[in-house]
Amino acid sequence: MIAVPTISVENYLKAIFSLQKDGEERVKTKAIAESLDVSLPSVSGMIKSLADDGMVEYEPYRGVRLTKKGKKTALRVIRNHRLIEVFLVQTLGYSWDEVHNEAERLEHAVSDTLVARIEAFLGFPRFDPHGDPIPTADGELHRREMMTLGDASSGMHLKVERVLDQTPEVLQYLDRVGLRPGASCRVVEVLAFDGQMFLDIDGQQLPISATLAAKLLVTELDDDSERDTGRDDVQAVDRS
Amino acid sequence: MIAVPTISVENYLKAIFSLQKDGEERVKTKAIAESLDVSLPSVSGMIKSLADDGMVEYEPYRGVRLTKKGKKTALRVIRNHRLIEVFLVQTLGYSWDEVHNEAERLEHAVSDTLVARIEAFLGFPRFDPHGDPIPTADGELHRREMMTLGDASSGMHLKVERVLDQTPEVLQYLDRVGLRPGASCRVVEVLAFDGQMFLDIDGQQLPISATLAAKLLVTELDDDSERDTGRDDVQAVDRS
DNA sequence: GCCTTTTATTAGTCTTGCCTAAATTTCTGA
DNA sequence: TCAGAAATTTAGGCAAGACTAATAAAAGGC
Repeated sequence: MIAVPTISVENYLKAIFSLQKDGEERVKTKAIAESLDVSLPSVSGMIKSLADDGMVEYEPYRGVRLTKKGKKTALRVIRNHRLIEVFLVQTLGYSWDEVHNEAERLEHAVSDTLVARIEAFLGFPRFDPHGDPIPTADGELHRREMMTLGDASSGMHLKVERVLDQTPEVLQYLDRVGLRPGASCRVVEVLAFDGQMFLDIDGQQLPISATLAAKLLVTELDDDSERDTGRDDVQAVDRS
Repeated sequence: MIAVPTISVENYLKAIFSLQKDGEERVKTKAIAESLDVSLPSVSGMIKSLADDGMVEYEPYRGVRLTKKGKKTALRVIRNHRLIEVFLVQTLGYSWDEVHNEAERLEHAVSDTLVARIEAFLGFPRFDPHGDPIPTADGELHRREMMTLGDASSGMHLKVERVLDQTPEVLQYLDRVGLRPGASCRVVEVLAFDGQMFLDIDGQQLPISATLAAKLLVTELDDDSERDTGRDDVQAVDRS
């Protein structure tokens, strides 16, 4: 009897994976509960069963860490999610603010075979519509160090690489003002007391709150030349 | 709180729908149990909860009948299933014996919006790869009267319209001998004592058991002319 | 028409995954 | 250091959907 992970289990593993911070060893129960909008006891209970299945290492009151097996499962689900998002945008004409919920359900229903065929059909994209990297079939996730827009300072010439937010309102706004992965901009000014920023994007002046700036990952461009950063396979959403 | 049907509920409704025979008023508990490979008490229990939800009319010991609401839900799931099958074959290059299990999981995970977009993307197909008709978004299922191959007699010139079997072995065999929806053949001989048939298909002589013949739905062709039966939108699987 | 077989239901249990309330451990700040 | 706050776990329930065993109803054979 090979036990296939349930939808619930897959969602817990996915949440734990994305809640891992670079510096921190373990993920807290509370963070998982908030991320999945379930109660703390629900998380405690699930953690125990994940530990029994060898998906996480768990020391009571100290948080959890994914095992190799748990990480592999989490990455499979994330891979499914991101490839489905690319498919929906690229093939079926979804806009990038519509795909998250759809992918959230489909990611648990697709077979490895189907995802591999979708991946080939799409030409092996490396990033999803939000700029998130797509794990490979054997669980490799290529991550690059990037700063947030909030960390940038006046005068910097930047390229938007990734958006760390899936809410339709935020995505629609970013799309409207042109801050999609692949877009470039320049920091005109940063207000020291509240982090409010002013960008120049395609000649337009644009105010950006510190909150929003924290959700945009960017890289610095050399002077005015647009360096190739290997992001040309990201297809911007065209809804003109 | 709007309650979305669970996967289990959707599968029960789908099973009940497909078990309805033309003549018979109600579907038997036993038939549902066998179809879904669950125990009889499981069916009894689920039937009660379906009746509470207004999905079926139920009189103990007499079987069930779908209500309008139940039928609508069943047709939505069947529509999802069949459009997904066409998509997998047409767009991703699946063969018709591979699609059933994949569609069986996806049918519960797709939104109405997604299915509508897939339908448009495929050019509004009317039949799935097995020749099964695809219900419309508003729950219309266009069904035509057809005979089974087993009911045909010697000399008849026939067109294969639909295959009532989803097992890979059967489908692979039918594909190999060319008995796909859209194919035409002639009945050479029928053995009275066991129903064994001999077909002429593209000049080849082919024996077909009565069991297999019962699974093929056919229409009669006038003489040697291939009449248009509106089935030209069925795309045969090409795996040469 | 009765008796056996088949079909269906009821009764009671199990597992999963959620909940609230209560108890416990850890953290934090004076 | 130690009290209160915050985080976590334990205890105990609930609902869905499956199961087996036992009971009841319907159908078929003589």
